[in-house]
Amino acid sequence: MRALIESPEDLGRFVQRIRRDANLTQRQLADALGTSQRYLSELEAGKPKRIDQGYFEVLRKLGIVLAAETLDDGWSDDA
Amino acid sequence: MRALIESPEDLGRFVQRIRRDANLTQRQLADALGTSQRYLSELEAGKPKRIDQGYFEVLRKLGIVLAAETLDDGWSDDA
DNA sequence: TAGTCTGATTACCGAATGGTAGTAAGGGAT
DNA sequence: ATCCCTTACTACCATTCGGTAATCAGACTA
Repeated sequence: MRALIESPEDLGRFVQRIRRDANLTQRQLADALGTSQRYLSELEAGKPKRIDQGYFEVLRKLGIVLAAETLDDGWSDDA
Repeated sequence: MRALIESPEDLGRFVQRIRRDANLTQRQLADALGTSQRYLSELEAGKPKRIDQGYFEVLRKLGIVLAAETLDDGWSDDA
């Protein structure tokens, strides 16, 4: 599964889909990840989160990997 | 250009590389993006940032796109 | 040497996040 | 209707982020 992430909402929807596919409740997943049900609720809703080590822990444990790619139309200088 | 992002540091290095390839200083880029030089310094250093709309604005203006992918070895239950 | 530029870091402070704990809304089943 | 599960939401409060502005260390040049 793959999806472009262009907003907090995009990532939230992605996480929610993974969780539901795994048949887990927010509380179950929160406990397993060592976070809170509120955190997952807000994350899935697209509320701004801190991108720290724990954030990537959540993604990693869900089997989600983030990849950054250049569109080659941004600040390509080489004037 | 593409790189897996597994930590704040990974993303910081990626952004820094884009900026340097564009021959821009932190201050120049910060002004262009409407943020602060301190913000870029910390972002590139891998300090935890808020992942909000402005965060994706920075990435977008840099021509960076984030993609989420499943590794199919996380919580895939579908017993 | 002094001057300049870049990036990292600091203090101050307003704003936002995140934890716990509790609660309310909504749905499903008996 | 009542119970139960799930999720969204709240209050309280400690922690942390982000802006401005200033400063410091390092590199490089004349």
